[in-house]
Amino acid sequence: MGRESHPLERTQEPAGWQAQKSAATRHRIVTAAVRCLVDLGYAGTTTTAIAARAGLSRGAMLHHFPSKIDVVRAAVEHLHARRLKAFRKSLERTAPAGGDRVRQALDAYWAHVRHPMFVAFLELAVAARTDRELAAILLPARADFEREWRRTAREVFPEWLGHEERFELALDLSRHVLEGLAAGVVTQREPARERRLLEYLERTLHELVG
Amino acid sequence: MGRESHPLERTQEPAGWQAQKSAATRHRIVTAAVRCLVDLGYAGTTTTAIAARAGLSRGAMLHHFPSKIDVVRAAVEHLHARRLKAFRKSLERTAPAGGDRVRQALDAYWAHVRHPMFVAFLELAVAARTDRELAAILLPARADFEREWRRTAREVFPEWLGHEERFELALDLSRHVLEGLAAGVVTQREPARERRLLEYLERTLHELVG
DNA sequence: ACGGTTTCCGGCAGCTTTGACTTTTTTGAG
DNA sequence: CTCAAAAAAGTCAAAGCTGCCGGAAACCGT
Repeated sequence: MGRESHPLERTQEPAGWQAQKSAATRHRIVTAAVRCLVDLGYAGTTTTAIAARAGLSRGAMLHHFPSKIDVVRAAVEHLHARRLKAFRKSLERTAPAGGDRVRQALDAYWAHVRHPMFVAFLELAVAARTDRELAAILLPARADFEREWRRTAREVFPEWLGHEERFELALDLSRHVLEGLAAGVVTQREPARERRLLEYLERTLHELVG
Repeated sequence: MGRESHPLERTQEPAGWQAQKSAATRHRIVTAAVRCLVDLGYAGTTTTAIAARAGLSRGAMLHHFPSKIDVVRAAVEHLHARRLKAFRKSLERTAPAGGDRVRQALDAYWAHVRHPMFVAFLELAVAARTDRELAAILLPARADFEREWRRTAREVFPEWLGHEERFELALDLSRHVLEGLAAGVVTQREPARERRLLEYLERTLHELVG
């Protein structure tokens, strides 16, 4: 490849091409796994399907991740990291505007739970109920997300610091309504009713503030 | 067979012991399938596992249900029929007392979503997202349940007939909060927070009534 | 340019599940 | 009692998934 003739240009690269390529491949595999969860469900997320979506042979994949559970573990961590980052970003983007922060936070989480990543998380959460190994991986990641989520919420709404109980209540209420709505476990997409419920939730939260 | 020689006398009886036994066996298989859903998840609900829980050989089971999907179909119908019946019964039992009907209805549905049957339903609902055949079976059953559920709610709260919009809102809010809480997709069993949210929901519903 | 390492590929054995088959036991009518 | 049908059980091949191995190709330091 003739890489050695340009010794200075690698200052940015993380320890040479090989390691970089390896990291890129691992990333391809992990994102492919998440896509599998969304498209095929946890049961349909086989090593074959993941490798195919990653554009790799199965053998190559098992070189980077010796076992299927290793891929799942990496996917869970990647998923939660991205989930948290995406939520934070969308929240920080709207918060400093100084407008209706309740509405903005609500919209941010509403957008979040409608993202494919949340679908992937749902698949994992349901599968983990009857899969101890997966549960052992998912529970810590979930606890982290929960903690960080609350911390972020407290940062955005510092004025609720004195009303701990009402704040918790507002958080729980919002999460269950939004996530239940997004999960679509109940209703099958009736925009009118969705809107009505979301608007009501917003009003209720405003009342809880006052 | 030979049943055609007595066309009139078998109106009540299930056509002799054989047919009765057959029906009992089918029932054993169906309930075993539901138990499998709860214990092993949809992916783990194999014909082998069902047959084992039903105390039958796999061959015998495939005599009653030629294919796995037939068992699933029967299980879905059985599950929704029982789900609806159980909810109606618990609701009717408390309604005529004349006490706090909101509280009673809330308790009834809260008990309902904590029943193993709801877990089985969750497994089916999630699996149906990526399984067209299952979705084709589950969607009609779900629509039926939804319709009947609302009809029953209207019967119990006739005074809300004039406030259609607020009534729908109250129903949607209750369902998402209770089902979200029961699904445990979010929080992992914190009784204190659960109680707080439930009590708040009750107060909110009372406000919606007035 | 060369040897060792890393990455990638194809194939293999073992296991599970499914659906179809054949055989045995039970049941009910003549 | 005999016999045909239903119920139950056991057997089988095909398909899919997992994990592992040997070998090919690309890469890096020397």
